[in-house]
Amino acid sequence: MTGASVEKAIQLLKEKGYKYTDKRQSMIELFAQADRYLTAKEVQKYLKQTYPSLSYDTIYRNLYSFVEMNILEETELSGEKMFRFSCSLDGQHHHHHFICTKCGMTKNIHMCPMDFFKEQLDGCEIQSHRFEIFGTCENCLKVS
Amino acid sequence: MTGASVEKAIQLLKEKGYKYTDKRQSMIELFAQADRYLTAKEVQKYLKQTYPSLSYDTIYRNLYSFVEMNILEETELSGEKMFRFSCSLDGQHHHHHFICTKCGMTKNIHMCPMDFFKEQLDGCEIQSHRFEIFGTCENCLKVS
DNA sequence: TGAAAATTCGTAATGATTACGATATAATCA
DNA sequence: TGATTATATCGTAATCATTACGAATTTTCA
Repeated sequence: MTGASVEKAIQLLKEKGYKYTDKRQSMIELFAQADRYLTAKEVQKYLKQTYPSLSYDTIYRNLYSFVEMNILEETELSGEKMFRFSCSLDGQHHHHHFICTKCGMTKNIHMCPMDFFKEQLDGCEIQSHRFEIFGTCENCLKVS
Repeated sequence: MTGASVEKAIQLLKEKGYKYTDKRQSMIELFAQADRYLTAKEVQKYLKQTYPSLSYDTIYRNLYSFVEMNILEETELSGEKMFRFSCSLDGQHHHHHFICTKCGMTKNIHMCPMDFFKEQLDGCEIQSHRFEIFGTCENCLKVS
């Protein structure tokens, strides 16, 4: 994830009138560096080193704010919400992910299935779609 | 959902050595009749009329057993697990769903995006995929 | 610097899911 | 049918992610 993406995220934050706090800065940097899906728990684990008293209230509030302003994208895996740096900040166009269930690493899928069958859903109002492939990535396959 | 599907589910149950209890029967019938995604809570709401003391332990244990033996399929929506009668019991081939976020109704999507890009994931071991479209169905659009 | 608004902390509440010992039930077979 | 055994269920408590909220703190900007 490029430094430019971090800049763009911070810019978004300020544009929308959010305050630029040290916790938010650290969270953005963490996600930019990790470049994979993280749980709220992982976020707090990483950041409690710097901020021993970091509250879950702060973490969740900021995670959801970030999703709102398109800095993060969200998914759900076995009952847990997970977040990753939004690919769109990196200038990438809409796409989907292969997600490694061991380490959270993602690969881009260069195709959106929605293009193929909107006509199958006449009469319904489409709100969103979810397309994800789960498995084990090369690295984790080597290790196990 | 056809009566034949219920028969097939019961057959599966017995084949795999599970006991055929009145709670399991009721759960299977409920899902066959509902023909849409239900939460554990909805299951207990419907069945507590017949079994006032039905335990969540029983509900979850059976839901997961049913998924295991392919009687139900599972998804997750805003932090809640949801289950529906497996389409494969109805003799349908692999497909995906449009899911109404208001009532849980589903429509089949006649196309599996997995066919298109397995080659994009050389080196990874694919375990599963999730492809779902969320929105509001015709009926719920009328009501709102 | 000072005031206003937003943010964070500390902690408790919520709600879905899981766990477990005691009891009940279904399946099997003599 | 009755006894036996493994499985299922009940009742209830524990767990865990997420949410909530009043008090204290921090950022922003004039």
